[in-house]
Amino acid sequence: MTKKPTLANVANQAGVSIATASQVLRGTGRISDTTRNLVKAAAKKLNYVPDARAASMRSGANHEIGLSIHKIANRFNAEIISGASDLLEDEGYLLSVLDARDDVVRQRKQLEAFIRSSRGGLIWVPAADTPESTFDLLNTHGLPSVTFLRRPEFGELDHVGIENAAATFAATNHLLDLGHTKIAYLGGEANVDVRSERIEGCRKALNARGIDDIHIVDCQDSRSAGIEAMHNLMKKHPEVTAVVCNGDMVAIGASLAIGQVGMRPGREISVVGFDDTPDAKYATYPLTTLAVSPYELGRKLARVLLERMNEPNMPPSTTLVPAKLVERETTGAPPAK
Amino acid sequence: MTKKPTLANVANQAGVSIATASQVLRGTGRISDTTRNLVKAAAKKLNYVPDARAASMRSGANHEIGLSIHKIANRFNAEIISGASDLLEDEGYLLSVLDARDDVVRQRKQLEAFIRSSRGGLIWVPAADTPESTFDLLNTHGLPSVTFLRRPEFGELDHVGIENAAATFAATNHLLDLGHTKIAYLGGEANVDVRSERIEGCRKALNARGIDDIHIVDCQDSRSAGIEAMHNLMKKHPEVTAVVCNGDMVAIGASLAIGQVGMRPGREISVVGFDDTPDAKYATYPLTTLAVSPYELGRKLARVLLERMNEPNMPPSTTLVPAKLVERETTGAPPAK
DNA sequence: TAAAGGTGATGCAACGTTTAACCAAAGTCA
DNA sequence: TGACTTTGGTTAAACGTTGCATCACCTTTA
Repeated sequence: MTKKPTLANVANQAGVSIATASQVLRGTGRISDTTRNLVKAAAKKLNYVPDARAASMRSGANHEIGLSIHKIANRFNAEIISGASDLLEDEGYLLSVLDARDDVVRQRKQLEAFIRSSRGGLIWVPAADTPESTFDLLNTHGLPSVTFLRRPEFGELDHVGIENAAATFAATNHLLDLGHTKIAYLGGEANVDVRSERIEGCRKALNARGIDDIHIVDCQDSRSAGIEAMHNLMKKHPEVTAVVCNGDMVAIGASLAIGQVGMRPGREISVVGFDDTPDAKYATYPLTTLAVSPYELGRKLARVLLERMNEPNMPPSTTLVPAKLVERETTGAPPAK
Repeated sequence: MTKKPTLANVANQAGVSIATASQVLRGTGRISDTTRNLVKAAAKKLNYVPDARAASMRSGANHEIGLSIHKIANRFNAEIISGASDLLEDEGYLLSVLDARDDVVRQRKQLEAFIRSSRGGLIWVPAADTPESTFDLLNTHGLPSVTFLRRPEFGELDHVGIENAAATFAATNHLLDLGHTKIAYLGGEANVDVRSERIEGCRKALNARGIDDIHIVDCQDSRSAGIEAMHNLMKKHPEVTAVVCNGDMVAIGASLAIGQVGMRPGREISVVGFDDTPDAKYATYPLTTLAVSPYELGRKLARVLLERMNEPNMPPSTTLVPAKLVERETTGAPPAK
């Protein structure tokens, strides 16, 4: 529990000026081998670690990147974080993560904290119903930032997302090809555009076959919420034979609910998930789902942010990564009438 | 993309000195109502956010707390983080999270980054085989820190953990009471003392009944690793009728493996997990497991850290929270011989 | 009327870096 | 020899806060 050693201490110990010590440690300027060694030895001896706050204030650069995400306890999101973190680390940055738990005011506080500490850049997924003022905040302070998954409603920010509509379009066609006509969309919250895009994909596929009927059910992204929502759906709309879900957890929950009433997913009722989390494969009923590589998504995110940091005045870009259908056991032909 | 507004700008706008602006915004000193309002208006108008780096350098306090954990994609850990984060937030702190992915050198870098930015405090679970030098680092820089889950091998740090031995002792007794005698321990890595303590608990229970035979199998904390390890175990030691697992994921994997060879967990072979993650309840075979409240664990962690920050010279403390057995369907009497 | 006390605001140094500007000494070259 | 470059290093000014010491002014009181 000593006091933190400072650059002045190192310089003192080595018998040189502070500036010289700084140059040695940063590898800049012209320094003779002898003094270089002197300083390095002193630094090691004192266990010197530079103060990032001071360095970043003076230099104007900050090698810490902030990330605020709506949910941390989720394999998919965790993989995204790993991908982004790995790439950023290679470039000498550090990614620190905040769990917004889909709470607008919590996230607002988090973003303010990032601004206060002048993070080098920001990666975030806007919580549902994020007000315009939050986007303004970011613009006012000129912090390079990239959103992902949920497209920002206001402001001009870089964005990385998933080809949502194309994915659910494919999934719905798969169901139509199998012979389903009564299809429901399960999960997600109103006003989240990821979900709107996905529903749009379903609609487009249905319309192309002359169907314009689709039931939409809100529910949270968890297994238990999925179970409950599916039970309700089966009670109120027994005619539905296939559901497209907003996420794997909901889909797994829905499958379980189907099982609980003595039917089997993929036989009486088909289920499609989204994300292909590791859970999907090992669920009680192995899940047909839309797979995207979260790790690669994370890396892309990091790359977009770094570009933005290098080139603050580029026009905002939008990058979409594809999702592809992987068929497992929860989809099949509907029962013959 | 403007330039970040500074306190000087606010003072200027309000027509007062920098010192006055600072006092108003921090609520210190004696200020007349008129100037107070003037300054506040100016701050709001400019969208002013103070620079935490400068503030923290000058004041010596830092309201950002760092957390480094071996795995983020895990409901149990995520709940711990939520608990700690909530309590710290109430006290005006912010918790930023780093995923160490159980890599000693990655974690070392992360801790150094925390030191560089002089975080107000540190919560971390040491990666397996953390060398003494890492603990030294923390001591040299006098950063208040608390470890959890894995007890530090060196150094004198506060610690919050689980009553591991008592928990597995109870679980093993449960299995013994059901009539099992050939018991294996599945999961975890050597040199992680959480695991050693848990194995010790099993041993103690076995020894008390005159048994000193227990198979120990290493494997990572994931479903797929659990599946593989269990298949191997059944092949090499078909006499085993019960396994105690190092975590729920391994236990769920083990249950699946048992199912895959045509047996049923809780009938031919019993399985006990650890943690009681939400998955445990909804697994294909609802899991008997040892439950601890991760959210409460997180809160306790935060409290311990705050105490340490207030009272840097207290002797290091150790706090243990209990785990209790919840019986579901994966345990039962062994098949009659 | 002079000393004392209260109020509200300000000036200045400091926190630990980085970096541009500068400089002394030594080497190079015509 | 004198001018010019190179080498190796130092000085000092920032970066945006905070908090101590100070001060001008006004009111009270002996």
